[in-house]
Formats: sequence, structure tokens, C-alpha cells
Amino acid sequence: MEPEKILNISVDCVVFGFDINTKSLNVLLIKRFLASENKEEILVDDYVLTGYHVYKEETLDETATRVLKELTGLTNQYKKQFKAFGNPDRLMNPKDIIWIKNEAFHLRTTTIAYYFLLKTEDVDVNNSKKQAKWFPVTNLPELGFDHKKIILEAYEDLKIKCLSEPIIFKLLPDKFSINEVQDVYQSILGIEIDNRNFRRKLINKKYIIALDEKQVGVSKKPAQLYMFSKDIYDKMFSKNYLISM
Amino acid sequence: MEPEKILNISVDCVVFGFDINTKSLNVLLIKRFLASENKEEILVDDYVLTGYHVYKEETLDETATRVLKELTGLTNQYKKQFKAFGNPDRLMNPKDIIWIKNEAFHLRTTTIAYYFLLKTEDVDVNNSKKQAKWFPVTNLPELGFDHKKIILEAYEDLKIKCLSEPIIFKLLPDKFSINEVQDVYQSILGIEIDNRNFRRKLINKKYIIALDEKQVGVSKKPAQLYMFSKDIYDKMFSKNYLISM
DNA sequence: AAAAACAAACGTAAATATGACGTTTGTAAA
DNA sequence: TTTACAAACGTCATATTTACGTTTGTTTTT
Repeated sequence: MEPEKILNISVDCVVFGFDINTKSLNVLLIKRFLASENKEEILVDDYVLTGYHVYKEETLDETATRVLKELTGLTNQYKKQFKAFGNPDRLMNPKDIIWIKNEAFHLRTTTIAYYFLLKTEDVDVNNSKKQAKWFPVTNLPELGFDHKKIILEAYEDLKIKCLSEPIIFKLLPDKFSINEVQDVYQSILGIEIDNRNFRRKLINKKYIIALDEKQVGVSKKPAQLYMFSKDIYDKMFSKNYLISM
Repeated sequence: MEPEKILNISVDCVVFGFDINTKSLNVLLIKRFLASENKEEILVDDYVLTGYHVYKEETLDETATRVLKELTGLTNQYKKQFKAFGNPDRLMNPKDIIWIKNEAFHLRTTTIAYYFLLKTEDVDVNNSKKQAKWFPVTNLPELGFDHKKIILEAYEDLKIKCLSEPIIFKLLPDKFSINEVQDVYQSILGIEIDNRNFRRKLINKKYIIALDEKQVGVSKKPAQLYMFSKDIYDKMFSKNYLISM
């Protein structure tokens, strides 16, 4: 039996996945489709974030973890609670009202929004009851509720946070090349970075550790692989207090 | 008549005020006191943040603005929604349960926490129905509910944010000296900064504008006054994308 | 087997920023 | 007039960033 829900509080999750092949920062979205009873008219046909109500006996973090697990099977992924959305009209677009009629849903629901950082390759989008699909964050489809706003605010937070914290590595495999790290930064920030300067900067960080391994199965020169050492990073108490406003 | 409340959602406000005289970053707290019926036993005697339930027809931002205004009379102050707190047990300390008996309060309330940045001098702590008092953020009194946690998380957010955004000026008067800016940084970050280097750095920013004015009523050499130009800052699209993880 | 293609990796010089200090200046109070 | 002292200015060494050119090690093509 399902635990008791808090009817007016939900958690919505912006699942960011980096696709190392297409070098694209993607968001995992769920299809929302509803036709009229005679099936002649399409009432709702768009996408939404994955989310669910908070249970009476769980923390907000637990809700987020549960929501991600239900959709992807994944646990232990990086997550951040970045903002709550509670405008009285946030579920009041015409399509949303139609949709909500079919769901057990409170019209004045406040949602606590999280984002996750993971690798697209870790998610099997077909192995889910829901129709889930990856979209580049720069090319989102039509979105229901206020979910476009939520995604864009998550993206803004990620852009800022990736400059000062080593969360970028959550989007990459444990073993990565310097250029892959650069690809992630470029995708997130939407900028070009000089490879020679970036490489030097990264290699000089003590918490970026060269492995005895190279890429395999690539044409052209295979890249040296590195790992990120959280231990070393933490020990460097890397709050460097550089004021750069 | 009071608008209808959402019983299980509140907004709590961490009101940060910088005291330019004592050079202290303070938090505005409200006394919570309850004696037993025979007045012989003190049941609750501590402090809490200012906060209130969200009304059915208002946004979360509006709630925060209202809460600040009710306590201080102030409007148009810098605010940031930084986190929601919704643990099932967050109002379950013995004192909190006693307290809640006397209030119209839902035991499983999720709170959306904001912090405000302003000047202590702008607040008249005596001109309020509630017993409000400033405490240095480094020397907090006993706190009710989970408010200690909320304050510390707000403080952490502020520490990080002040390094990359010019929010520091929200804690200072419109006209300020270089050393006053330094005082704010030192108070927030808990570090010593070399005055000569800091001064050089700040003066070189194009959005720090020297005024035709000096401090008055000080012994010793009066300091040159400056202002912060948000216009210039914004035009410099100062997202400088300096990766400094 | 040699050559071509090309990403990976290395290198260099100038400009800018930072960190660690010493020195001078302007004002009110002694 | 002198003193005290915060405000303001200056200097040098080092570190970081920016903007490029060059070499190296693979696989694929000839």
C-alpha cells in the first residue's frame, strides 16, 4: 500500500545528463499525452519533469531520491535542492487544468525542485513505465506546468555552481580525458575554451590524477585518462576566498 | 479579516543585518517565551526566526516580503530564497511541541527559507509588537525548531554568493568607504584581508565610483566615499566565466 | 612500408592579477 | 605645533591568464 501523501507538496526533479558522445547537456523529460474521449482531439501533448508528492513520513531529500530511482533505477547520484516554486497559478494553464482533472492532484501545490547530475549512458530510457526522453537543455520541447521555468532556473544554478565547485565530474565517468572535461564546461557554459590553457590549468590541480591508462578504441592519438580525487580536494580546504565579483 | 492560510507551508526569514559600527554580521531573532500556568516553571525561553504561513493567494516571494514588512516595516530589501526545510521531525523537539500546542500550527510544516540583506541601522527593534533582537551570526542564542540549521545554511550560502556577486553592497549604505566594504567581507568570511591589496582591487573596478564626498564627523583622516553602480556592473555582463574550482 | 590526417600534448612570451610588504598624507585631538 | 592614526599610495616578486605556435603518437589511407 502506498504511504500517505502530502497533497499540496511535491518534489520535481531536473535530471541533467551529459552525453559524452554528442557533447550535449541533456534533461530527462516525460511525455504527457491525453486525447478526448472520442480520440479525435489531442488535448495534451507535451513534456514534463519527473516528480511526485512528498510522503508524510519522508524528508524532501528522500522524496527526490525516490523519484529518481522510480524513473531510472539509479541511486547515489549527485543531487541539489535548488528552489521551491509555489506561485498560486503555477498549475493553471489550460492544458494543466485538463491534465489535473485526470490526476489526484491539488491545484495549489508547491513543489520543491531538485536537480541531478549524471551520465546519460547510465539511464536506459526504454526500461521504464513512463515515456522518458533526453532533450538538450538548449533545445527543449513544449513543457507543461511551470516546468520550463524550473529547468531554466536549475540550469542557471548549475552554470554558476560549476565555476566554483568540482561538480562537473558528476557528469563524467570516473576515468576521463582532459578534453572531455573541457567539453562539459563548454556545453554547460555555452562558450569556447582554449584547449592548451585549459589543459595546463587542469593538469596543475593536485586533485586531478593521471592514471596509467589511455583511451582505447579511438582513431587518432588516444588520450591520457585522469580521475578526480575528492579526498585531495577536500583536504586542500579549497575555499580559496578569491573575491571575484 | 486575515486571508486563508496554507496550514502546512510557511516561509521563514533569516534577516541578516550588517552593523557598520561594531563591524558585525547580525541576525534578527524573535523571543519565544512560555511559562507554565502557575507561572512557576519556564517552559520555553529561546529565540526563533521570523516567519509565517503562506496565504492561499500569494506567491512565496510575497510571503517573505510580507513577513519582513510586518516585523521591520521595511520593503524593497534584497532577498533570496535559498532552501526549503521539510523533515518530518523538524518541529518535534520537546519545547517545540509545547509551543505548538499554543499556536495554530501544523506539526508537519514545510518551510521555504529566505534570507534578507540589509543594514541594522534601518531596523528599529523596539518599534515592533514582537520582541526582536540582533545577534552576531557567530554568537547565536538558543534557537527553537530547526532554526539554527536554517541560519547556518543561509550563512553558508551567503559566504559563497558574496564571492561571485556584488551583494555585499546590500549590507552597506549607498555611500561607503573602501574600508567599510572590507569590513563586511571580513565579517562574513571570518578572515583578515590586506587593506592595501583590497583597496587596489576594488578601486580598479569600473562599477565602483568615487564620489565628490568624504566621511564627516570622524577623527583621523576622513575616507573617500564611493558608490556601486549596478548599471555599469550589469553592462559589463560580468559573468566572467573564471573556472576556479 | 610510407605518408597523411589529426587529436593529444607540450611550449613560450606578454599581459594581468595577486600577495606581501613599506611609505606618505590628511585630519582631529592632544 | 605636534602627535596619533586611519586613509591612501607605491613597489616588487610571484602566480595566473591569455593568446598563440609546435611537436607527438596513433590510426587510416595510399
